Amino acid sequence: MINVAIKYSRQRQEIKNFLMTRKDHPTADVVYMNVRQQFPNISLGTVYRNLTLLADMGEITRLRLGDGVDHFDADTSPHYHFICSKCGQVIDLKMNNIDSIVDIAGMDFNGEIQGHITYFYGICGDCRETVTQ
Amino acid sequence: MINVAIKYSRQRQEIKNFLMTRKDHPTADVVYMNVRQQFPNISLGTVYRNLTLLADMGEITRLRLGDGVDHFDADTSPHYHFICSKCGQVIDLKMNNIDSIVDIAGMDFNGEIQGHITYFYGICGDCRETVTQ
DNA sequence: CTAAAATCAGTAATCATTACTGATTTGGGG
DNA sequence: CCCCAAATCAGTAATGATTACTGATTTTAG
Repeated sequence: MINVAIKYSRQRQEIKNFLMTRKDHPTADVVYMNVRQQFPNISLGTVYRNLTLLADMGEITRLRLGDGVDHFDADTSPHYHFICSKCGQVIDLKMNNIDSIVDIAGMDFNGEIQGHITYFYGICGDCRETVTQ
Repeated sequence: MINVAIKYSRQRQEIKNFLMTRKDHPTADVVYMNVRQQFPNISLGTVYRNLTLLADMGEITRLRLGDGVDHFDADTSPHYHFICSKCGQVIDLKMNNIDSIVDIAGMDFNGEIQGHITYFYGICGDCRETVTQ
């Protein structure tokens, strides 16, 4: 029997639990800081390894928003993100899917387009207030 | 007089010239390899510094496609890119702009959306042929 | 032609992430 | 309930892209 056992360690549980409590798409380092409150001896390598594992299993999503650090999201439903150019915070956008652009993109292309990555940037509400005042 | 002189060194000239001859969005390392044929003593740091300078001046575009390396494009006109999940090559897509999605994204958002980044992924024509055979 | 400022080559430092290693934990079978 | 092979861990070293520093060289306005 081919048994690719996945042993769900307490550390991995806690990492996923923590991610599920957050809507701000933390980085590996933020996850590490917080999970350490439950597991003081957890290693940053363990955090990275489990984030990668969870992402590969499809239980979380890895976000690459071009700011040099990976962000992670426990909400795996398809949705879009906004990243503030000033403070760097990542916010969910409430908008419908635009998968149709994949068809548009594929019209004059000889390869196979499987999907698209889209994110938006600008100044978030908090930072705009600060600037105005 | 406030004179923020920009001295256009031969190295910077050559880096931009090289980029203009290429349509495949090279990485800093590829630029380095090639420019070294004209300037054998050029330093990788010089390549990085000038690529960043040129991008800041708007003469080239820096592409962050989530593959862990920055790509550079001398074509600064707005257009979209496809990155092959198999071989990693980056290809220009011939499609119209979809800036209208910025309006859609901003409809239920209290910040200021200034733009969007979109790229497509899948299997390029070359790799698809290889698989089929 | 001169000199201040920009730029360079070379190298060291940074930073996020991944890989390695020997010890510990997990969970299915007995 | 216990055993043990496999998975996972903590700790640490390595990697790889990019940036920062430094003293020498190049550029260009005057």
